Amino acid sequence: MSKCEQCIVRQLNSLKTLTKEELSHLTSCKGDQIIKKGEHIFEEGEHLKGVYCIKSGVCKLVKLSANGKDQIVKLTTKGDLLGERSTLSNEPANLSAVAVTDMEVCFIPQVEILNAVSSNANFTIDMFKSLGKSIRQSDDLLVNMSQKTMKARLAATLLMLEENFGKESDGSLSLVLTREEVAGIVGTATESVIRLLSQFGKEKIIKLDGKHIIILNHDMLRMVSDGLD
Amino acid sequence: MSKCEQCIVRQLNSLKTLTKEELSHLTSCKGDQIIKKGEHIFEEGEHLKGVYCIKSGVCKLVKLSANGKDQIVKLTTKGDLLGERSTLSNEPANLSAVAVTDMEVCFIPQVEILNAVSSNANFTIDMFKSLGKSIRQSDDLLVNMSQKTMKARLAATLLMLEENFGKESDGSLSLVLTREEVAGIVGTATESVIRLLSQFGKEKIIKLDGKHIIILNHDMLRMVSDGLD
DNA sequence: TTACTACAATGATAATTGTCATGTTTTTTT
DNA sequence: AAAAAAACATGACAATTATCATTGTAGTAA
Repeated sequence: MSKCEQCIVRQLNSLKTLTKEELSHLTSCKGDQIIKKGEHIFEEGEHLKGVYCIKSGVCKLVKLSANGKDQIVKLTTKGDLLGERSTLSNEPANLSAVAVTDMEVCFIPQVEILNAVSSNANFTIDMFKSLGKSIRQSDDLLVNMSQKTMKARLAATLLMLEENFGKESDGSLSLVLTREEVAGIVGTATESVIRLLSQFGKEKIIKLDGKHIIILNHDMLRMVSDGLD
Repeated sequence: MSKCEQCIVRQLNSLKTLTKEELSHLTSCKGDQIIKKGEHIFEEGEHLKGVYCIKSGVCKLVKLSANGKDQIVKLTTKGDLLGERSTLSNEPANLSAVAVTDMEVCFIPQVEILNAVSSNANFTIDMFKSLGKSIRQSDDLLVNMSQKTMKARLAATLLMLEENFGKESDGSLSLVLTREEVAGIVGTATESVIRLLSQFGKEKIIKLDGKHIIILNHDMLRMVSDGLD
């Protein structure tokens, strides 16, 4: 069982505000878990008993829409906390969390979070900031999804994937998603994603090598993302 | 200057958790404002100096998208607090707040909110719940906007307007919006809204009387909203 | 009243996107 | 390695939505 005091991941989230004493206590009550690609961490409607701190891997937060398709609302990775909202407001999960790659996570019981809130003002403030960031991101994404064409949304998604998850030495996006998953982010049919990616490929904006995508012309992709093409 | 202790609006938001002492202090430092229809309360990017508690009227929270169109992210009304996120996380406003009708609001300085957070655990918990609700609503809206057709989005919007703002004695939606504003909620062109509303009218799902809209067939509208028509 | 302005409505047309069908390639399983 | 399953790709067509142009209508100011 790894020690929280020595965990660098915590520097990336609100847990960085905890004192040495709080951290050593946390070490004794947290739980480590390995989640395999495709497995659920929790499901929409489930009552969470705490938060999950992601040590490695990528997770998608999805919601089933009325038409039966999965919408990917958010992608989270190393350092992110899952279930903050549910744990702090004591409400059931609104989204399902599914591993996109194999993951290592630490589970932190709700009572520990609530104790930290009541005894550590810095933690509370950081939680406000964290929830605030979620709201801002959701609102921004909402505007993009509402106003942009599918082509612009896809372009924005590709840029986001490179920005948030980086690229390999050959320049290809590190996070490899299926076309169906990309469609789940963009909110369109899988065929439309395939067609638009091919189109970007023909226009030399990206290079397609199987599932690997290399962004060739970032400026052009940004133009497309802003509807200026 | 009205007294917070006697204000029933505060029961509708986190201010309900404040003690008598905190309330009487709040009375002395809050500011009352009248905002005329069309006026801005604050604008995107502005640094807010506190939160606004809506005593009456309706406000739209909008964001200008890359294509130059205004997206209405949220409508708020009596009892809602504006600027919570910015005030708690000390960041600039992400959205502009514009009065849709004449409004009465109370301004509460940031320091009062931060003091309440540090001294009143109930207030903190309620703020977490309030921010949590915002996140949930944004995520739900995102799924709807991403996955639904314009027709379904418009149907959902009409149902939301009746649900959140009620109807007049003749059954028409109490909140009267221009077609352009509705388009700003749905995220489409004004002409598309006009056309779809006419279509709903021909199908006897709604009745159009100038700017007044009466929902005739709620079940059908819900079907349309779920894409089951 | 008249003129002006904002809002609403509709047609015509082009562009976008969804759906269904079909075939290929890649990956996984046996 | 063979078989099965999943993912990718493309064509054809229908449906949806955007855009531009024009006209009508209601409210407001001169």
